[in-house]
Amino acid sequence: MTTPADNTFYVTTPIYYVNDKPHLGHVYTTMVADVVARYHRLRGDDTFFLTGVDEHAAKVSDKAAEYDLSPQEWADQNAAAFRGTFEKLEMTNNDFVRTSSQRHKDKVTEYVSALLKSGDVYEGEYVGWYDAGQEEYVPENKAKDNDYKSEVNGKPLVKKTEKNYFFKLEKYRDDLLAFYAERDLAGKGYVQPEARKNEVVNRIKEANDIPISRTGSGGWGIPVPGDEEQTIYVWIDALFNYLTYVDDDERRHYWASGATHFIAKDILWFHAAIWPALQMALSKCDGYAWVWGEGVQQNQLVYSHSYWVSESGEKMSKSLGNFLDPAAIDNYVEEFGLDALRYFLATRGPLGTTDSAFSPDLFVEVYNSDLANTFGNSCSRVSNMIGKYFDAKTPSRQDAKVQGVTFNAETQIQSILPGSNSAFNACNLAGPANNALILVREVDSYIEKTEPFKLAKDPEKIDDVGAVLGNCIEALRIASVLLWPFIPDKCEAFWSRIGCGHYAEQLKDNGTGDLEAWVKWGQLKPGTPIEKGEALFPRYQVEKKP
RNA sequence: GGGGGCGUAGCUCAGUGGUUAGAGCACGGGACUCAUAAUCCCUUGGUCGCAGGUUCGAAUCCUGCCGCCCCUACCA
Repeated sequence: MTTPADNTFYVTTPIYYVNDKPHLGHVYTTMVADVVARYHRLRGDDTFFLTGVDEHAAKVSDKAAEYDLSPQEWADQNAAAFRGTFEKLEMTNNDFVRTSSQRHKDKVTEYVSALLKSGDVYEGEYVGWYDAGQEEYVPENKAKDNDYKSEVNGKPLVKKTEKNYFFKLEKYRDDLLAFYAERDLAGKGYVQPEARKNEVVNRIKEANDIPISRTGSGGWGIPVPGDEEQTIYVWIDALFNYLTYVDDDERRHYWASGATHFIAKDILWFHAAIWPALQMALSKCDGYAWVWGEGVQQNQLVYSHSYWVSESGEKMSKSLGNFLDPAAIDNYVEEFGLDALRYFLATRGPLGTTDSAFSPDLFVEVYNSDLANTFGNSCSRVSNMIGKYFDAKTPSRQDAKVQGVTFNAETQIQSILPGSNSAFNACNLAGPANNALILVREVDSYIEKTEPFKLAKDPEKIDDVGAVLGNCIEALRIASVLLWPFIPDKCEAFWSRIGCGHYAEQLKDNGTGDLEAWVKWGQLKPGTPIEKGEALFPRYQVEKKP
């Protein structure tokens, strides 16, 4: 597990379909990317985090027509909704993709022109089952399931032939398989988690050329260069967003470092096969060799997470009415705070190959045990004792061993950091968060063993009390640094209370921190004022059910 | 139909060939009072979906079955 050698980090989310309303699925992927982006900024990496919306599809212009709006007006409205949601959730994306932007359209046109010239995109014929009523093609299996009749109006489907532009995916089978093998050999699979890879590899072996243009988009979309009748298929248009928004002199180094693409499992094929093949093809065109450079080949990866499902295990969907919509998400933020939502989603979410149930009970349980009772409470009790016994100033600390008890946290920290680093590189978020909590639990355990609140009653032992509390506040400071990617607002509040406001100052506006220096033992200077303040995470009282 | 994945304590999950399978939460007992009725210590709890096989040894590898899920050319 290597990090980009040049300390540059580029992370993306899919661009979200603009006809949708932002829901838990969108929020989850974006939040995961945000936690990872924040971690990289914290450790000082030059980080670029990209999210946005996909606007080009015939259904977008159809929907716009329903509301008597132009496609652009409709897209503007919904793009604003996504942007607003992400801003409210304090996502730290460095830019926001809109595929209807001139920048994107110009670049995609350039890329496709180059591909046309190279011969990897050619004119061909697409044959498929066409539903005239719906004006769309029906996949073979679906057509068969419905006895080759329209699912909607029951009329027979028509075998229709259409002129389309095709991408020579088949030609790249071997290159893709070789690429996968190389990455496996290097110990950093292109597709993660590992379990997702096999299905892709098998499918690549049988991959055929794919149509990358459509007709009948009603002028909404990016025309195929030199053939205004045809529109570039939205998926191809969309994939290129990862490139179009960093294809300039200031940002190209992000691309070169190899992107980390967070996606949900349903869109794996596009990212795992079509996307790298497009990059390979484009890199053979004049002036585009950098698109498939060494850093890209070594570090670009696709992380495919699973779904949030309802408590009973069903897929969340509008039709089932178990959908966590923007209002429901707002309610959680209102009740528990944004950090609580971030923490829960990041540490209990479906990052692996299994779906996770979104359970309100579990949410409360995790909030109370991890955030209120552990981190929040420990901060309170330590700063309270410092306030009581040391006039709210950091006591000076002499020794790790007080009253015959050795404080383990100091040595633990040295082992936690490398573990957390490799966990983040493997896109494991639960591990690093838990590591920080282990540190906090160690503080609580240490307090029980040394009983500073008892020692404080004997004036002769005040130095020992100082040593104990000095150890505690220092360990909590380090824990808060480790927790910042997950619960940034509360950590920043804590920092301002313990004289570490400069951390927040440095990280503000997507600035970078210095993780390694900040987690070194002994940064808090004796005499620094400590403020107890309100509870960081007030315990949530569960109503007792009869 | 084809391809792939998942199934570990009541709950959420670690654990991919090697000593008596782990953590957090929940439950039970005890301690403490600095703290958000918070904390700490100890205990309880699993035929690792089921059945075979490979191996000195399997939750871990192979086969079959059961359950759930993903993909299989146009809604990211």
